[in-house]
Amino acid sequence: MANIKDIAELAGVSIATVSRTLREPHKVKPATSKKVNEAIEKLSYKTNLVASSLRKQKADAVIVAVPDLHNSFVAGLVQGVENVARENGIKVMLGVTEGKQELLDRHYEMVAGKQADGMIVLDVNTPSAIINNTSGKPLPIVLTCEYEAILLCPRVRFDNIEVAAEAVSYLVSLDHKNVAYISGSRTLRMSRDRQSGFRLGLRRAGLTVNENIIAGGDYRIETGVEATQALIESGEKFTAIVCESDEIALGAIHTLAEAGLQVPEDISVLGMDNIRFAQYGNPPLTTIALKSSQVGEQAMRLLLDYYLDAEAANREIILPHQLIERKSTAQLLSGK
Amino acid sequence: MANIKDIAELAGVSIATVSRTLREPHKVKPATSKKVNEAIEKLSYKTNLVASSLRKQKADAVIVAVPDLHNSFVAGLVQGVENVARENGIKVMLGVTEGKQELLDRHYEMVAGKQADGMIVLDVNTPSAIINNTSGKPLPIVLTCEYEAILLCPRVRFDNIEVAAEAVSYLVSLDHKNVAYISGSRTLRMSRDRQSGFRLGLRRAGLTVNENIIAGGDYRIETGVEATQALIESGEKFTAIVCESDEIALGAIHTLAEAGLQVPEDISVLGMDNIRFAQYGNPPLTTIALKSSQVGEQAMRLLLDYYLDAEAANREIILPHQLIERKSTAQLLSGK
DNA sequence: ATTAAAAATGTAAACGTTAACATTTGTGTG
DNA sequence: CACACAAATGTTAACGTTTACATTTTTAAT
Repeated sequence: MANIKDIAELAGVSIATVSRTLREPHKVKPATSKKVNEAIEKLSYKTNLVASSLRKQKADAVIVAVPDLHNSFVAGLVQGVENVARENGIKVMLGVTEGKQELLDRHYEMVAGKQADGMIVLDVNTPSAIINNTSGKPLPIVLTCEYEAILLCPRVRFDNIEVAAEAVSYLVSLDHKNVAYISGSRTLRMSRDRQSGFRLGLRRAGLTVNENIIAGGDYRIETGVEATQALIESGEKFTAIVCESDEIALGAIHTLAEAGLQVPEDISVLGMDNIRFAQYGNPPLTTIALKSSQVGEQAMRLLLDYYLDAEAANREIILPHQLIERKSTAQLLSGK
Repeated sequence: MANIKDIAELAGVSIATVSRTLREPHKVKPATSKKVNEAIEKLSYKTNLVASSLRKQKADAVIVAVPDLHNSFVAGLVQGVENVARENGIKVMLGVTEGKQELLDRHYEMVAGKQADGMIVLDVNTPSAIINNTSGKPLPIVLTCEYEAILLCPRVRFDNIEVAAEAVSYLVSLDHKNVAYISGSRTLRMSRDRQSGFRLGLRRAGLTVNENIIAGGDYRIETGVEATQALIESGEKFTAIVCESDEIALGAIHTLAEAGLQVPEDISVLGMDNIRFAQYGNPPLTTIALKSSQVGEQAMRLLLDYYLDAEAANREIILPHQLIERKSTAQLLSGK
């Protein structure tokens, strides 16, 4: 593989000139530029980015740490990061954590090891580096969705309390009074906030909370299936279900159908996320749209800000959400 | 940030000993090892991976190039690559191509630039580097799903012809004689092969092909919706639809339901991929399982083989597929 | 033609490792 | 207690860039 020295030799110039031709073309005479480019072409030279990184002390790469890619919310976020990264000539490395602290920390070593300039995290855990950070300066890490207020670092998330409260408020506007809830992973701050929002929404409407119709597990469709099963078996009365994800909601609808319950005639189901499948559900799913790609995009922008001014980037961005009415929710028939 | 020199100084040894303590611990006396590790701990030293890469001429990273991440087949493949990569201490970089040749080639520069040791591709296009490769030696690139027989490079894919032929054969066994087909992107070799398989399956059963009930576009659910609409409007007779992806199938079922057609009573629908949502469809989707994570895993293994013996890795792996019977297909009622 | 300033190019150090090779220290044997 | 040999450690040259600084060439003004 040809290196910069080979090009310099063939073009009859110094390596500095070759480097300049590539990085600061305006500083080199057109005639020289031409010679150099011909040599580059001839030897099909490609800059060794590793050497470049080492010298520049900058990798032009970020790592995005996520528990897995099966979830389309997660995939969307990664895609969002990639979009903005690419626009800015930055490469994206993928770090799968499986929800394990150890793997998350291992991924951070890439930024400690200068292989990446920063990290974007969507995970249950918080990198130890942030927790042990005594420098007083924020690290180049952006936390998404999950957050602890005390943490010194840029973050982007949704207003989870309001998201769930609005879900309830919408169902209440359809006269529902007995609203069940299926949460995602309760270990997540995000999930706890949504539960708070759920209770808040109920109280805002002057309704009491029936703890027996609050179920949950994680965000997968299987959870929707199992939790709904449990809900039905509980014998408690409920006419609507708020689900913390569309996957859960889809699982719920599936199980209700198997139990001979009609959605939305018998039970209204409301999801969150607005995944691509939501609108093609049977029935099409009413949901609160949470664009995960936007989270990724904003997180990446925040990281870009960080390089310009670490302090200025140390802030929280709260993204908008939006209720999308489809066919899985309906006015409660009187008498129910 | 502390470097190896700082550690050497603090521990009172040479930098070589520090490096050895990290890479070849058995070669250093326990007492020395202890001193070094204490120094590392104290200064919270982390190896600069960029410098390490430069010196070793190895990045311990691969890049996986895909059109996007919205598709769960694609996400599964990436996840598969990551699994095997992580087991082997290799990092994964993400390259989104948007189906553009230029972006694909740009991503290849990472391996040309030594920032990645190899590339795994799932895309419409083939990297120019492979096409222009006159070296006679295969490059560290693994092509997945798409393939051209002439190409000199490792590849992993499904037996697409057989996949579609079996889909047809299964429907024929349920007495269907008028089978429609909704393809994905016809620009893909994979899609063309599946179409061939579809025709082959029909001919094997002694049936003729009705070109008027072959539709398609891409692999998204929207295609299923639109193509099914067109199929219905065509007025042609068909009692079953073979879809090139589960997303298409889900879209088809959705549209059939809207048109008042029952699945599977009126029309049988068969998908491909076996995505997570398939079994929770309404009705649960009969499909041919194509595990994309396996494709990713095998592709990564092939790349690992490449480093051991480039020639030996230059082969094609064909992964198994499996028909999964659920509720979206049924015996054709006599008289239809 | 001379000269000052600007433009273009060159020289060489630095980025932080790894590993080949050289040297020192330790161990066991006759 | 030499001696051979093994084990442990040290020295130093890469790896391929970028960039501060030094030097040369060009340009324009007198």
